[in-house]
Amino acid sequence: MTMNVSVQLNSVEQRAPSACTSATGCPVVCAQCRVRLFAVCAALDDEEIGDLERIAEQQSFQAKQTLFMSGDAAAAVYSITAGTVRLQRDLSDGRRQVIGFAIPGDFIGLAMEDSFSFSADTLTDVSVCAFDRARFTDLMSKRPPLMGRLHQVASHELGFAQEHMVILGRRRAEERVAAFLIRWRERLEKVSGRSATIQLPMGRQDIADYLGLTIETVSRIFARLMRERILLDVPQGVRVLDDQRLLALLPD
Amino acid sequence: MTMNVSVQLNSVEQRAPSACTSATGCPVVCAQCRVRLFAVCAALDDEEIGDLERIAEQQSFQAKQTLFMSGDAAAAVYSITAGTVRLQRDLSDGRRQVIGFAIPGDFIGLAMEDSFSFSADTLTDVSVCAFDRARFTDLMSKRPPLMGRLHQVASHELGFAQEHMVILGRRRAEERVAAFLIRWRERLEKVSGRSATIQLPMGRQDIADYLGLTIETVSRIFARLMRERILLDVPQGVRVLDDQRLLALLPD
DNA sequence: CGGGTTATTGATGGTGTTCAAGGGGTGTGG
DNA sequence: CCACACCCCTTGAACACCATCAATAACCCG
Repeated sequence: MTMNVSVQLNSVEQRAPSACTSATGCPVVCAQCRVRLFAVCAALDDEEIGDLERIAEQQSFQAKQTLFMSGDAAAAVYSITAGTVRLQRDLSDGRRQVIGFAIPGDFIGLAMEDSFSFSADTLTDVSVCAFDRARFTDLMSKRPPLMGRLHQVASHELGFAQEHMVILGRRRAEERVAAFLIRWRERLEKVSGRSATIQLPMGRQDIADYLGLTIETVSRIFARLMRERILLDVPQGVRVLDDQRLLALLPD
Repeated sequence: MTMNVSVQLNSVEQRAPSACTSATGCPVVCAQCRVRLFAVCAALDDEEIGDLERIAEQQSFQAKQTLFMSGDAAAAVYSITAGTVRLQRDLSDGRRQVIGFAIPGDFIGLAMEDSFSFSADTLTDVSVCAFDRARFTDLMSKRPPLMGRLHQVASHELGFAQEHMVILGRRRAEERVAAFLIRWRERLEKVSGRSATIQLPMGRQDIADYLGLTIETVSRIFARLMRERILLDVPQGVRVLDDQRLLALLPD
């Protein structure tokens, strides 16, 4: 793991002479944000963006850090600008369900009461826009378009969650892995554009806990897909060799 | 099945002399609606309710009818005022995932694009407030509190969906059934108040498809819970004999 | 090179599925 | 009123998929 506190891929270029070099707490310049066009801030006018900018705080995290734990008071909500965050719920006996992986453009804190019902950990170095929750809620009520946009995002997430229920409830192991790869690739495309190789910042265990399987089952299925020349093992991910057969694994 | 087109438990008492006796298309009087206090209309002021009322249309359905099918153009959204609706996604090979059961106060059409991604069928006789989607969307943008309320509902649904992911992904069969009973009871309480007996308008197959199990497994687990005097079989549902042991089945 | 973590692969086993048969309720028609 | 069909549910037996257990391999930094 690299040890420099790199503010990689951030939405902020230090314009003010008072450069902020700490890992957290930098001011935000939305105009230059790379997720501006598809994050929660999309489709907001300059005035609204200005309001958001004023309560936003740029924060950076290294890989394998914790944004918050289940049960923590929900003091802030987050818009991811770089990296991947794993959201999970833990049962008391050690079982774990990964609720999702948040990537640039994603918003964390939609389904939140006063405290978080899941934990969030970084899989890679991560940059976020953090918003004080009280102020964000306040702004939402004053700025209907922001509310509207957030509702859009929440509705989309709900649909995504429902599709995942089908995967968890009614699909076999191989279908789950195929569905994961296809859906993950679709999401990456929105951030980085189409690519034959699928970056996988999460480990096998994370995929297993996301799909309701064991790490061994996931590993075996990856191995089979590679043996059958559907996938090719590449560093930090997989390359899709045969799109047709990958999609064919997933009846709908 | 009773054959009279009964407008049972509706939010509308016919005040106007022009009584509407058809099964669908009656005007709406929200002031007398029994779900007024917890449905999407909750926490709206009289003016907003008036707006809603104007675009609402009371509709009634008998049991085992279809509100809409997956793929249908999403012409309307619905607020349930009586009865139970089953939401499901069907795979091409016959597998089925029940996404949820909608009861009075619930809103259908949150996670919707231009077409529905799931089907909705009535399990009992059902009454709904139907809203033309275009008009509803329009009203939402004009009435921020309505938008806010809808976002509240969507957020809550998202949290509920995430919890269901844990159930589907990481819980054993008995835990799933226990979780279903506990969560279903909680929801019924908000409508009808606390009761030792849990009404179950859905069949075993529906529960199985909701929990990602087979009907046989669900049946066996119900049988076991009754043999162990945790549940008692009653018509149209179950009675909880031992709350403690039911809750103890569900580690968290 | 060495220690720890993560992934792979094989052997065995269990939970839940599948297949099969029968029970119980309800509505219908003789 | 009973016979019958139909649907849903229940129960038993065999099986399959995936989990578990175990050992080894690959990897990554130290």
